[in-house]
Amino acid sequence: MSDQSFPGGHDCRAREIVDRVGDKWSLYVIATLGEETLRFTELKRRIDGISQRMLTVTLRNLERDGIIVRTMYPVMPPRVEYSVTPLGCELLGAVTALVGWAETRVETIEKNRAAYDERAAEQTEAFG
Amino acid sequence: MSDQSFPGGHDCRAREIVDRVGDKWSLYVIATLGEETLRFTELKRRIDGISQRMLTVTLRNLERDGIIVRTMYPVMPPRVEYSVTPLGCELLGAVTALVGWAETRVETIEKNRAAYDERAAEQTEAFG
DNA sequence: ACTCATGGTTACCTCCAGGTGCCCAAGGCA
DNA sequence: TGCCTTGGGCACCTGGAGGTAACCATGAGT
Repeated sequence: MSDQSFPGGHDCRAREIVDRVGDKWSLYVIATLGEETLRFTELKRRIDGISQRMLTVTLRNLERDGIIVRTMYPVMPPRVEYSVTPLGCELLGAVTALVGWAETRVETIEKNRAAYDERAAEQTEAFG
Repeated sequence: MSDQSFPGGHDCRAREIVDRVGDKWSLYVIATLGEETLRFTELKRRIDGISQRMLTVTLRNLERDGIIVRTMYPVMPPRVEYSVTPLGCELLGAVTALVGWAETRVETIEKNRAAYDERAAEQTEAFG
């Protein structure tokens, strides 16, 4: 798998970026930090539903990729700030385009799903 | 969660599209069908490593969303053709932009990861 | 002495995406 | 009679993503 070529001559390593963006919380973290630099607790407060652990894990992964940067001030209590790097800002831009398209089509897709489910139910009813 | 607003006023339902694209095989299926209409077995042959079940599952989901279309010919042995819809073509376009960006940055990200891991190893060595 | 806040870490558990393998219909063909 | 084909369905299993909760150091406030 690791050297599988993407159809059209694309590199499958690019899938890693889609995976990173596609996990449960990265998109929220990137988008939230894209607006302003924030501390850990404030970030947690803004992203409704995220657990402390998942925020830590997500931040670590994004930091490892160089998408966000972590700044620690050696004071007590600890003060840690997170912000997007230029690389992360680029990613945010690319993702925003995808999300923007998705928003314009989300209703179409939901109608498609409903229609599909209805057809499936009819099939089951007729032959089930 | 279902009514969580996306930072910046975005709708979290858009996450569903990212999830669809972010799963393991959808991207390959869309990209492969984006090149030409294909039958089930030929599609399976082109996407290296996919299992029969996962191809079926992925195709069903994409069909349900209206991203691909399934055409069945009632002959024996069965003949079924899959192709992308205009909606799927749009999605492919949006995703291609993201993948394109990812490809130009994949080496940067890998260097970032290596540097991060090295720093982490030094920390462990010094204090572990 | 006790409590609170920050920014975590760790152990533990659950759930499901994804993988494997067997079964199926129906006709052709030897 | 038995085996090949296509396009699946179904049962079962595992690994890992993600959730829960407890613990931690340190200093400041009272």
